[in-house]
Amino acid sequence: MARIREFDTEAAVEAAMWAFRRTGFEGTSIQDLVEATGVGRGSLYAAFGNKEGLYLAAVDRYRDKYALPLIEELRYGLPARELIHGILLDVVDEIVADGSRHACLMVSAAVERAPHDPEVRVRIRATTASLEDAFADLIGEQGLARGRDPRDVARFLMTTIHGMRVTAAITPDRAALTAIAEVALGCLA
Amino acid sequence: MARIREFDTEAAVEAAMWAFRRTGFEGTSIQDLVEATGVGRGSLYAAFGNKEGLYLAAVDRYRDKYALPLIEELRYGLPARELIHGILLDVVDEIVADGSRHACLMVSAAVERAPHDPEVRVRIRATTASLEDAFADLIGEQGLARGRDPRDVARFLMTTIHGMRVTAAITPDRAALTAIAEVALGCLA
DNA sequence: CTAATTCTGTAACGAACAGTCAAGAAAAGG
DNA sequence: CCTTTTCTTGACTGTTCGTTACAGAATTAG
Repeated sequence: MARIREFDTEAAVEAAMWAFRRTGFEGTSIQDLVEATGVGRGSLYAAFGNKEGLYLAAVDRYRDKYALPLIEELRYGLPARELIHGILLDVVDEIVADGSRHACLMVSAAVERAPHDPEVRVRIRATTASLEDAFADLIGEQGLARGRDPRDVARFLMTTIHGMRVTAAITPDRAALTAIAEVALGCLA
Repeated sequence: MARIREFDTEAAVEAAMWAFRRTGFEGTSIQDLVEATGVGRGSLYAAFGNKEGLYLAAVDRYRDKYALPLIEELRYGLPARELIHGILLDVVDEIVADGSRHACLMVSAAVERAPHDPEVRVRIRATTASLEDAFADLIGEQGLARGRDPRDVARFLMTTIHGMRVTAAITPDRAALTAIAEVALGCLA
């Protein structure tokens, strides 16, 4: 019935995601996004409404790509302590492999945008809550909470992961991050 | 010999500090800073050179006002476990009392500016390292490390504090933050 | 008082900002 | 073929950005 869209929406959001992660919401201009995605200004506005719309799409994509698989992994992995250990080390790997000092988009969005944008806030909150649920279920089922509320331990783990992202923005050192993960794991039974 | 400066430099930096904490580096315009400090554009540039100069002054002030006293407290407080417990709860108090969802300037600077500005990086790194030193000394002296390297435990504590700031940006809930602090404290002997 | 110096306030700079719009190009229905 | 619909392109909007320049006010030295 009409002309088909030339650019790949997914690919554009992916590119925008990296741009926002690198320079934040305020620090990324529409021109930057045009260059990063290879999509014209007009098309960008037609597809996403405005800068915030594209940002929200990027945050959603980050959730789908990184958080949801993690939740799945937590749901079916049974040796819980080893699983959580592996997840923390994976975070370290990801940070070190990436090389750039930029925090993940979740942390960046939480710090920069969540206080100002309710849409961002509700998304970050939902993703964090889902991850906490997954951690809490696993910890509760296998009695790793040492008498504490599994939800509190789950929150603690999420805080540790967030904190490691911040620490990595300052010094992305593998040994230090690994040691931090090991100490945190000591809080589990 | 010449006209004396009319505005209070300290007060101006203090005001700029709050502005930067609220809206970040990129999100705070010179006009915002003029309004926040009550100092004219020209005077601001004469005193601090440019936007980055004022930002660095704000980061320095944050360090002097919040990090240095903490380091002093760690140096002379002997019941280490209770001291650290109190410090973590103080962080919670500060976050909750503040009410605003904004992360502290250290975390904000680490996430937003440290990857792009070497001057910011070196400052945040130095402050974090000093705090780690203070924690590590205390933990080492009093054998709270449970056989681990006291430095690793200190790094872990810093990461926990950073993480709590991020968590607070999403949900500044006293009960949740307190519980997180308690779990983290479980890593000490 | 005058001269020298340094601050303050404001106007102005070019560049970059987010967002709009109209005209052309491409696809599908008839 | 032509019409209709939608996407793309690029120029353009007015505004705001960080920074500079300059005139005038305030202070001190001589």
